[in-house]
Amino acid sequence: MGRHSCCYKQKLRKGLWSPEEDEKLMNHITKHGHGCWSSVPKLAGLQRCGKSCRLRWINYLRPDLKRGAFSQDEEDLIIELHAVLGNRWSQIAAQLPGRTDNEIKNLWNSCIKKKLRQKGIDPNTHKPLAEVDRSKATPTMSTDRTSESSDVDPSSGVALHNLSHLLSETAESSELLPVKVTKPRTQAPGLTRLKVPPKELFLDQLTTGHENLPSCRSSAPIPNFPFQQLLCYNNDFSSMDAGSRNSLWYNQNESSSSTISTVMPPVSPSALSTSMGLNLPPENPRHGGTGIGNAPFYWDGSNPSSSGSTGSSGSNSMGFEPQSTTSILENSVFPWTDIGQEKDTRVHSVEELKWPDLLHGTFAEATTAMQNQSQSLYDDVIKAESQFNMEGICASWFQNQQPQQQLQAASDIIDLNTSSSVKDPTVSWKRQLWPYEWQKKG
DNA sequence: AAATGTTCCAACCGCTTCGGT
DNA sequence: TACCGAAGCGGTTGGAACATT
Repeated sequence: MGRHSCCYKQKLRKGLWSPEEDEKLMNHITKHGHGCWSSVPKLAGLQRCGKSCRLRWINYLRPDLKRGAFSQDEEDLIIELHAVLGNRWSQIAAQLPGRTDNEIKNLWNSCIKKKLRQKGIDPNTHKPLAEVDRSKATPTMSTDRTSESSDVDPSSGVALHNLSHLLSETAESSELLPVKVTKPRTQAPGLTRLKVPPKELFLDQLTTGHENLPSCRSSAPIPNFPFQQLLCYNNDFSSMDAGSRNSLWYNQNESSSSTISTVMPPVSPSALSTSMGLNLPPENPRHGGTGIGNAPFYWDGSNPSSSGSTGSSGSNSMGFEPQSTTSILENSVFPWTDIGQEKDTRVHSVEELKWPDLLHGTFAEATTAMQNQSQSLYDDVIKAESQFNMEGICASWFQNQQPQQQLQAASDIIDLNTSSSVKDPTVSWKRQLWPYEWQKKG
């Protein structure tokens, strides 16, 4: 292999994207979809290779991206997911709606790794550093791809247990393991360079039909992560209030109140990998064997069968019977009943809300109190920046899309066993309410 | 104020996987 | 089943922004 074939062509631009390029790409994809990425640059009038266009779209221009600093909940979730998934950034990103794998990878490498080390935790193995040092002194056979592999240690169950202990301990007595508080930049990244999209662009996209909305495999809604209370970093998990516990979990699908989860019994690592579509061979020393079984797992199958929106059987792919809805609710398993909305309004600062957030909050949830709140918060922004009324268009489109969205969400979950990415190319745009440009350079 | 060091992130590169033929 | 092109993924890097001296 080598360079992508299109990159051999001369006169292809590299490096940072200009606003003009972004606009061209955005306009093109909004109107025509991306189709074959290799043909996008030509059709859009860009001197870029298709691969570059794809990356730009996925990591930057995609309307459903959430920008701004990661919340603590998001960081916690990333750590938990990394403990299970290792450096499978795309799979981790799939559990954090609006975040890209690249973004998460960067966060991990630049920030989270450091924090974990400062807490005495090895970010690669999620074990205490002392323990890792000891094991290095007495090396064992390993089939890790690299010595610096960040993949999960084979004994991740033990590791998680230890990490859980450490984290809960340090949370209470941080002076024992002082954590240097990294100075935040004067403004959150992504905020300093915000540029309001040109009105022409909005108008153009507003008046463009969405029947040809582009697809993006990696941005397709991913089935909700099948674990609820996946890894209990706090030993005393039950002491957490429902809000904080569930705050890590929020629904990707706006219509999720109809989605019923299933609490699953502890399972084996092999079952885990199978169900998650991780393609982890049971003998894989990084994931299989003795590890995860040591940790208490509870499943949130996000089983569409009980949602009423599909006609599938009452048990999930693992053959477990779902708990009753009542018991689940009583156990506060649902993160997205009310908590999600509360969280949204709490977590998002005004500055952090982007067009997609704004539109979701303003138009998509038309009957909620949150809508009123968001509306009042961002009315000024809308009026000042766009100077025209988007509400009707977006609302009507959302109404058109929502039923499909629900069904798709359900079928996506069914597909959980088969793949980490959803193949239906139409899915992603069902979630995308607004073509926009969120240009950081400005 | 300038020089230097550090951090962060967008984008690139190369490999793997997927899907069509 | 093999081949090939496209897409996806994760590691790495260049450089802008920021912090420190």
